Amino acid sequence: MVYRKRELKDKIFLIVRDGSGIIQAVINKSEPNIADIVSKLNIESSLILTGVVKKEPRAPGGSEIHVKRIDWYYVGDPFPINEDAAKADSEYLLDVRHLWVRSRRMWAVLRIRHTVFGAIHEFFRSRGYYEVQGPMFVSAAVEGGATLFPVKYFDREDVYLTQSSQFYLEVLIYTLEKVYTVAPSFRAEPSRTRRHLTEFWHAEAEEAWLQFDGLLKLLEDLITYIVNKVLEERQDELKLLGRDMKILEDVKPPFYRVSYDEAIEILQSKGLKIKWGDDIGADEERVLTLQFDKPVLLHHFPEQVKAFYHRNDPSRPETTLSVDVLAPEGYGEIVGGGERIYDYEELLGKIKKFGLKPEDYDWYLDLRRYGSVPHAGFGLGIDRLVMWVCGLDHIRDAIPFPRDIRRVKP
RNA sequence: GCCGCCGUAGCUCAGCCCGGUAGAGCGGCGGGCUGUUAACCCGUAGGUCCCGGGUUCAAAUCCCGCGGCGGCGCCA
Repeated sequence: MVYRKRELKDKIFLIVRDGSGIIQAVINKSEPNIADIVSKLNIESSLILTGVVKKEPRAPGGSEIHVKRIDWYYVGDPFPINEDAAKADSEYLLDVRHLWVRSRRMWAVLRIRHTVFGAIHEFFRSRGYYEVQGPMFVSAAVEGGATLFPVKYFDREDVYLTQSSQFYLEVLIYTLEKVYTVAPSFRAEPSRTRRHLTEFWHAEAEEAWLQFDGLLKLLEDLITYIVNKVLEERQDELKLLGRDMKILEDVKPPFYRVSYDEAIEILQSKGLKIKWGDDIGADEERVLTLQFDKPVLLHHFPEQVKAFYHRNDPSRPETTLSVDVLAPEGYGEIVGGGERIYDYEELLGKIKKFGLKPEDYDWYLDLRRYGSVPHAGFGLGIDRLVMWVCGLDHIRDAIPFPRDIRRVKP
């Protein structure tokens, strides 16, 4: 594909790209049969060319192709995206996302995203987790709060798109013990923020017998593994995105471990109006994570700010064995997880305490009724992780075809 | 649901306060140019000023509606 064309009196410089990157090609106008074709090509027109590669310090990248033959070409209309639009990071780029993915920037992000997805699978499989798949059509909410997308499912009206595979993973620990999944989740919250999508990629894991300290360790290892893999394989892409590599290189265990209590103290000392029992919102997260240069494991949230299935800490029952991983530099929450309630009576009590109907959770309660083991798990927002690793301003640029409150095209 | 901002050329935007003949850069087209690096220089075409209503002798400009964007809440 033609990336840039610069036509001079007796030469044409054509910067061409393929999936691997870009290189400059030179066409001499003393060969009119070639030059006449190249002269017609617009940005993003395509061609197959043959020539001799030579070292050339004057060329961008240090070498260039002296074109001897054009074997095939296709003249496209003038490409509708220019440098102004790209620089402005405009809404227009989302309208023409099917063309914008050709940009150097999206090229780099998508290659890093590929590495992140691969690293997740490698990590879990190397540690003996089984990959499983939950359904996308579901009949009840995982948690009370989040909103579900209703689906027209034949003549039924109680079917929705899943917002998490967690409950299904909890089912499968009794078969496979250690399970994970990489799947989309859907949230019908009318969120208009730089870190929300209505359809996002969710890496979730559940593990029998896993306890709180083990969970924290697991999260550190997983995130460290992913970041290292990206640093190993995607130096050029990170550089192209202008990412500060130092911050990624410093990602290694142990992460900062901050209890909810300590977080409240830090925030109060920074002058924020917050008291024990309040949820830690996006503004608070930002203040908090700007204090740290590594991911933060924020743990022991009060019972009332976390979903009903979180297990209360027996030594301090007003808090839960819960953890959020906050990405540094103000990026905020990328993981939510914790120990789950394994005791039948305790879970039933919590469901009632939260004003939920036990009959909506019949099979989930069965998991405790018919033999139960302590277990823990978490959900990782992969798009958010990619956003942080790449240093992007908006989650929409971390995924090729973002879905948000209004956008379902392209 | 709440708060703020914006709708003008293919794209990025100025003009709007203070109403009076529609502007620039990029892109397109034509020409020029000593190997260009987001090339550069000259010329040229290109407009339902989002749409609907109102005020006015007169509206891109003021008012109302409409649409879009950003942020918060919620969460990954």
